[in-house]
Amino acid sequence: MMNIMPVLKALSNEKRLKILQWLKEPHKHFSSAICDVEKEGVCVGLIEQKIGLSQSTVSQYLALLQQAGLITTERKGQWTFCKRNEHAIQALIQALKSL
Amino acid sequence: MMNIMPVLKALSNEKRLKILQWLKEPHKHFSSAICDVEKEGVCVGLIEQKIGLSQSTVSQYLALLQQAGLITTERKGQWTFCKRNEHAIQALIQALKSL
DNA sequence: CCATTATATCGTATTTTTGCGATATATCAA
DNA sequence: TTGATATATCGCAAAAATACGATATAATGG
Repeated sequence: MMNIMPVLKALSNEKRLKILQWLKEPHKHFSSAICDVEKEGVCVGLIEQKIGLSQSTVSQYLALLQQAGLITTERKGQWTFCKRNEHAIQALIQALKSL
Repeated sequence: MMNIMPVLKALSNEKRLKILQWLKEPHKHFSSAICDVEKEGVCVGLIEQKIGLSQSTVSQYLALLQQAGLITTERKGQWTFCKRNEHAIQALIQALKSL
C-alpha cells in the first residue's frame, strides 16, 4: 500500500518523465568516459546536458524523483549517479490496477 | 500509443483521484433515488455532495477527467451521469509498463 | 592550501493549478 | 410561461509548480 500521489505528481511533468524514460536504457541515451552508465548509473551532469534545463533545476527534479522513490542516487566522489527504481514503477502499476 | 501526460496530470490531484476511486464501485459510495448508479452512472450533484467542493469546481474537474479520457459523461434530461472509463485506465497501465 | 569540477540549496520571477462565487444555460414540472 | 433544479462557464484570487541565477558545499588534483 504505497502512497501514489507523490509518485503521480513526480510523473506529471514532461521533463521528469523524460528523465525516467532515459534511465530505463542508459546506454541508449548517455555515454560517459568516467563510468559505465548501465552499472553505475548516470551522473547529474549528463542528464543536465541532454535535457536542456539549468543545473539547479535538474538537481531539484532529481531530488523530487528520488523523494517519490522513482530513482535511487548514490554519491561517488564528486559525482551523484542516478538509477531508475523499477520496483517503484511496478508498485505504481500495482496500485493503479487496484485503483 | 496514447499521450499519457494529460492522464497523469488529471490523476495527480487528490480530489480527482478520489472521484475516480468512487466511480469504480458507485453503489458503495453513492445512492440515488433517481437512478441506478451502477448502470446509469453517478450524477454531478452526488459527487459534489460527497467530495465537499463547490459545484463549479466539481463540474470543472469532471470536464478535465473526461478530456483525459478517464470518465465518460452522458446527459440525460437535467442530469449528467458519469462513469469510469476502465479502458483508459488499462491503457495508462500499459503505457507505464513500457515506460 | 588553492583552483577546478560536480552537485545542492536559496531566493525569486513567471506560469499553472486550485477552487471559489457569480452568472449563464438547460431541463422539468406546474 | 414561470420557477425550481441541475449543470456549465466565466472571472478571479490564492497557492503550488516551474525554472532560473547566484551562491554554498563537497571532492579532486596539483
